[in-house]
Amino acid sequence: MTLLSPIDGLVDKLRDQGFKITHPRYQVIERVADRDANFTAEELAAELAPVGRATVYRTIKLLVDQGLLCRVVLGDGSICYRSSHLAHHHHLVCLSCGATEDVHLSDVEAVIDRVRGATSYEVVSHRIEVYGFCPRCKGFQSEADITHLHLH
Amino acid sequence: MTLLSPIDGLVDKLRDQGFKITHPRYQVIERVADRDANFTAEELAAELAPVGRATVYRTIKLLVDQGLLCRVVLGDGSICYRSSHLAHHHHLVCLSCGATEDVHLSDVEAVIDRVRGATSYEVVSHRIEVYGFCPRCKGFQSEADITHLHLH
DNA sequence: GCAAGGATGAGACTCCATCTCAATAAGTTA
DNA sequence: TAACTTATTGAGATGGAGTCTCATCCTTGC
Repeated sequence: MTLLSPIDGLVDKLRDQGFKITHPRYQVIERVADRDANFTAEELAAELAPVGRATVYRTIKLLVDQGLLCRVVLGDGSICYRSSHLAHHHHLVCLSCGATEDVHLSDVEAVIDRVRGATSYEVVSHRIEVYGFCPRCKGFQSEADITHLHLH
Repeated sequence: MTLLSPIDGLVDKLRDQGFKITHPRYQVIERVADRDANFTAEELAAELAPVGRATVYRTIKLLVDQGLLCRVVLGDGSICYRSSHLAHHHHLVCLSCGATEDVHLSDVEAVIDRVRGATSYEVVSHRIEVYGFCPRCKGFQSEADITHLHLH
């Protein structure tokens, strides 16, 4: 609060874009900026209880649009968020507990470029989620959990 | 109906696994098997009107579990389905009209293998969606559409 | 055929997210 | 500092997607 925190950067960036920094908005940013685990919109709304749900959802969307948060698609298709470190990266997602980690797939760009050359689509982006079991969940998964994973 | 259609293979496969081939179930399979475009669960339920919504959803899940359909995550996070050709592949998704195409990213496996070696996770699967604009939508997208694409 | 048990379907329900709109507060200007 | 403009808020309604319940029905194996 006294010295420059990473939050200040975000706040300034938003203000520069003409967004007002209201109390509720600030609270959301504060909660989200320093967080290393992922979280759902609903969790965040519950934590910030006095702040309206609609506002939490709106602010999350704002932060995603600004690239300060990124959406993660879990194995079951549900959505959660992670604070983004802005560099392009992808996610490693635990199928059991839902934990996430960032992963840098350095060679992927080359692969995507090859798609760009081979298709009539104008390729602008991509999303990659790598699924597995985190160190703590490894060894606990049942066969059944794995059999219906056709994440083509 | 008379000669062996691709549907028969699917039906047999399901029957072998102990699933009953009921009329509603057969209708869903029929509608889904020969389709080359993607579709949402709700669309399918509407088309097969007399078949109950719950049954359509249940059957879709069954077919996904069996690897006969695959889920596609569109740019906005919504879900649709495509008939799977069983070989592992990924999707090219139009951000404008939502059209999809299969794409085979042959080198991706090597990249994922590198993740496998570098992480403490037990990697079992991955999902890749490549986003862009299809030939028909190319040139129509506004800048605004592209600016909030942070699909890390 | 018949019996057994999986499958169906109408409708209620849950969950997530967005919308509405009157009230509020941030930032700006004087 | 006060007034003003306009974006933002929040309670609650609404929408959409998917699941659940449970009595009834139908496939399948015998």
